[in-house]
Amino acid sequence: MRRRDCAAFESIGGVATYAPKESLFWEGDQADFHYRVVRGTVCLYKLLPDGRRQVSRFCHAGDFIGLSANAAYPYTADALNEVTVQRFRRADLEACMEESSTLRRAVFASIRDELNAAQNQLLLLGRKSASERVASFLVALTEQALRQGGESHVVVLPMTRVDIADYLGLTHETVCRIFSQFKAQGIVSFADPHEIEVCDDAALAVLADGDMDARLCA
Amino acid sequence: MRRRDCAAFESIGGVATYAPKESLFWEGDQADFHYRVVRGTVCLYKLLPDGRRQVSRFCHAGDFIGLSANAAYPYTADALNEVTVQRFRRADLEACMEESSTLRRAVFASIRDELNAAQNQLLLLGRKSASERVASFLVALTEQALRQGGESHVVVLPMTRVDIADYLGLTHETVCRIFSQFKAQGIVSFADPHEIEVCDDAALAVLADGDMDARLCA
DNA sequence: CGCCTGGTTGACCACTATCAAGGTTAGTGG
DNA sequence: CCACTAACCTTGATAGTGGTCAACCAGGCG
Repeated sequence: MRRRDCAAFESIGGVATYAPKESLFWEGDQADFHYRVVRGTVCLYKLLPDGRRQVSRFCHAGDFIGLSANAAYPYTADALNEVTVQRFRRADLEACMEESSTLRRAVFASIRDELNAAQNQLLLLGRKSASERVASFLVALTEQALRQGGESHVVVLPMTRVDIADYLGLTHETVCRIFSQFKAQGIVSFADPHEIEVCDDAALAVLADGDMDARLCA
Repeated sequence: MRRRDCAAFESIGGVATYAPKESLFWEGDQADFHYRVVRGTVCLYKLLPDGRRQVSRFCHAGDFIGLSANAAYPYTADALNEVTVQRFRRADLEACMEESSTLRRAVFASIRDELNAAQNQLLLLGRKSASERVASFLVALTEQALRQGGESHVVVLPMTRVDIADYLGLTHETVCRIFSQFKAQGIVSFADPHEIEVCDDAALAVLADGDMDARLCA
C-alpha cells in the first residue's frame, strides 16, 4: 500500500498498546474493530469447553487481525509481549475499502495469505509427526526472519513452550523434548530457550516435510 | 447475490463438468481460473512428498474454489462424483469485482467463511480426539443438510472412508471403527456406508466438542 | 467368473500424552 | 542484597489412543 492511497485508512485507525498477557478481545465478543499489528506479537486461539486450546496464529508487525470475523470474533487475541496495534472501526474500514481499490487489494491479499497459512497448518496438524511439526515451525520462523531483513540464523521466540505446543497440536513436554533432540543432533543450538540458533537449515527443511529436494536448494 | 447485480459475473463464467475422480487442477498448476461448484462435490487436498494427504475442504454447490490462490493453486481439486462448475478466468473475475461491490462482498464473504471453517478445522485437528472429530464431521454435515432444506436426518456421504480420514487427520480404519461404535451406541444407523441416519443429534453435538449446553438446545 | 475397489474388524505396537519431579529464571518483598 | 515465590523449562517413567499390518467381505465391472 502506497502512502497516498491510504490516507483515509491511516486516519481512521487509532493506536492502542497492550501489556504482555493482556487480551485485545475474547472469542464471542462483538467484532466492532479490526486491528493491525505495529509492534510485538499477538496470539490468536480458540478454546474447547474443557480448556483444550488451539492457537490458530501468531501475528507479527503488519498482520491484520479480525478480517475473518462475522458478527463475533471467532477467537481470543492475547498480547504475548508489549504490543502496539492500529485499531479501526470495522464500518470505517469497510467504507474505506469501497473507496480505495488499493486498500481493497491489500486487505484481500492479507486474508488470502491467512487462508493459505491456515491450509498449510491443516496439513501440519493432520499429517505431520511431532518432530516434523517443530521443524516446520522453525523453518517458518527463519523464513519470516529473513523476509524481515534478519541476517543471522538466530530465531527469537516471544512465545512460551505451551504456546508453541498449542499451536502445533502437541504438549509442551513434547515440544521441549524435540527441541532438546534437535539440539543433541546439532541441528539447532540455544542457551536461552527463547533464542534459537539454526545450525543446519537444510536438515530442518528435510525434516519439515520429508522433501529431499530441499537439500538441493541449500 | 441478486441476479441483476452479477449479470457480468454470470456472463464471464463458462460451465464445465467433470467425471468422478477427475481433477479440476493440480497443486502447483498456474492458477488461471476460479471455479464455483454448481452440482456435485469437489475435494481439495495437499500432499506431502511421501504421499500423506490432508483434505482441506469438501466443496458443495455454491462454494468458490481457488480464491486463496496466488500464482499457483495451493492444493489439488478432485471431483468426487459427477460435478458441474462455473469456471472464470481469474482476470475477468477480478475486473468484475472492481465494477460490482455486490460481487465483491459475495466473494469476500465466501473467503471469510472459508477461513472460519479452516480455523475450526485447526481446532479439530490439533485438539480433538478421534471420536470427537467424527462426531464434529457428522454434525457439520447435518447442519449443512438442514441449510440446504433437507428435512430427514439422513446424511449422504459422497466421499469414501479414506477421504473422510484424510479430512479428519485419521486413518480409514479408525473412521470405520468409530462409525461402527456410534452405530453400536445407537447414535447413528446405516446399512449403506454412504447414507448415515443420525438418530441422536444431541449426543453427537456433545461428543463433537464436549459442550453440555448443546443438550439444552435440543 | 474373477478382479479390483472400498469397507469392516482384529491383533499388535509406536508415538505422544500424562503424570511426576527437579531445575532455572525473573520478579517481589524483606 | 538476598530469600522467597511463581512461572516456565526440562527430563524421566508409564500408559493410552490411534496407527500399522493383516485378513476377510461385499459390490461393481470387465
